[in-house]
Amino acid sequence: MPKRGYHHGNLRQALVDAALELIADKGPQGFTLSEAAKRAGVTPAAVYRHFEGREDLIAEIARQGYEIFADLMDYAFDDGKPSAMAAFESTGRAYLAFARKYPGHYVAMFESGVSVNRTPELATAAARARGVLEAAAEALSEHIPPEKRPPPAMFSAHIWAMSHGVVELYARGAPGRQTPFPPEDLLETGIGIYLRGLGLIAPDG
Amino acid sequence: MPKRGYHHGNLRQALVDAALELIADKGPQGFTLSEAAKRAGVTPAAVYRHFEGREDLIAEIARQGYEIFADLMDYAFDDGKPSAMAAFESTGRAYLAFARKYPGHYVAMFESGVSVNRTPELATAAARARGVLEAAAEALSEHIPPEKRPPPAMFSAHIWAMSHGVVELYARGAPGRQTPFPPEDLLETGIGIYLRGLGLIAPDG
DNA sequence: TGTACATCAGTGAACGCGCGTTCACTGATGTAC
DNA sequence: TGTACATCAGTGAACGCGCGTTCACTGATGTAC
Repeated sequence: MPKRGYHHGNLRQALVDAALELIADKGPQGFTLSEAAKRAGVTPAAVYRHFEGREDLIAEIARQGYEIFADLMDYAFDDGKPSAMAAFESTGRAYLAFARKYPGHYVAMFESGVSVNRTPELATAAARARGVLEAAAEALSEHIPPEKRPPPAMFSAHIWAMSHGVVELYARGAPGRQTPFPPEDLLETGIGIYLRGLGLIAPDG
Repeated sequence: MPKRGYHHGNLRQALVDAALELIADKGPQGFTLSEAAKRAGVTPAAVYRHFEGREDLIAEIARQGYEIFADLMDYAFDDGKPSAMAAFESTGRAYLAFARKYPGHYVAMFESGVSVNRTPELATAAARARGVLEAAAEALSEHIPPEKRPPPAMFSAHIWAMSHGVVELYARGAPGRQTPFPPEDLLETGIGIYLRGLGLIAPDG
C-alpha cells in the first residue's frame, strides 16, 4: 500500500477518516474542509477531486454511519433471541453504544443538519437502518396481546425516540445535565417499563 | 417608549429578540452576532455594551427559554389534575408545543452547544425546569404500586428523554425522517404505554 | 430654571483570521503500439 | 522492452467574504448645585 508520493492512493476514505476525528474531537461544528484536508496531508483543493464540497463529505460520513448503525442494530436484535424483550433491550443498548463508539458518525447523522435526502446513497442507507428497526418491531409484535398491539412502525419509533433522547440529553457532552443515573441504566429501565406497558411479560418477574 | 435616537432604550432585549428570529429562520448555526446587531438597528460593536460576546448572548436566550419552559411545564401538569396520567400526558404535549412555538429558545437550550453551566443565571433556570419535572414525577409517584415504583427522578428522565427524542427525530426539520404518525400522536401513545408499564391504569380503559 | 459635568450607550473604522471554493498548472500513472 | 501519449490526482496561489472583536471617539442623558 504505497502511501507516499504524489498520488495518495485512497484519499477519499482518508478524508472521511480525518473528518471523523475532527468531529469527534471538536464537536459538531468543529469541522472544516481545510483542516480535514490538512490532516490527510493534502491541499484543500484536492478535496474537490473526490467530493462536491463540504456538505457532500458530511453526507458520505453519515452514509457510512447508517450502514454501521444498521449492522449493529441487526446484530443486537439477533432475530429476537433469546426472548423478544431481551432482544429489544439489547437493541436499545446498542443504540447507546453506537453513539459512544462512533461519535463522529453519530453527529454527522443526527446533529449536522444534513438532510437524509442529500444524496440518494445516504437516503438508501438511512432507509435500511429504519427497516432493520421496523423489522425488529414486527417480530416483537407477535408477542403482544392483539388488543393492545399498536402498529409496529409506531413502537419502533417510540423505542428509537427514547433511545435518542437518552443519548442526547444524558450521554453526549451536555455538561451539567446529569441525572444520578448512568445513561445505560436509564435506557434499560425506560425500555423495560415501556415494553411492560405493551403487555410483554418480563422473563424474570 | 422612545425607540428613536442615539440611545436605543432596551437594546439588550432587542438583541435577544433579533437573535431568536435568526435562529428560528436559519437553523441552529444561522446566527451571527453581526446580523443580530444589524436587525436590531445597531452596530456590531454595540453588542459588547450588553453581552460579553456571542456565547453570552446565546446563554441569555437559553436562560429565557428555560424560564418559559418551566412555566409551561408547571402549568401543563396543573398539580396532577384531573388525573395523574392525564396530567403527565399533558406535560409531554407541552414539551412538543414548546419546541414548536419557541424554536429559537429550543435551539439555544438544546442544540447550540452552550453548556448549561455557562452562566450562574442559566444554571439556575435550567435547574428550576428540572425541578418542575421532578416534582411532577414525585406527585405521580404516589399513584404507582410501591413494588414497581422507580425513583421519581428516573421516570421524569424517561419522560423527558422520550419527549426530546420525538421532537428531535420527528418534529424538527429533519426532512425525510418521517413516520406515518404525527409527532403529537407518537408522543401521546408513547407516554401512555410507558405509564401503563409503570402500573398506572388509564382512566378510559 | 439653568448650567457644568460625569456617565453611559452608541458609532465607525479597522484588525486579523480562516473559511470554502476556483483556477491554471504539473507531476505521476497507466496503456497502446 | 521501450516510447508516446492520454488520463488523472494532486499543487499552490489567489479570491472574496463575513466573522468576532478592539479601539478611540462622540453624542445623549441624567444629576448636582
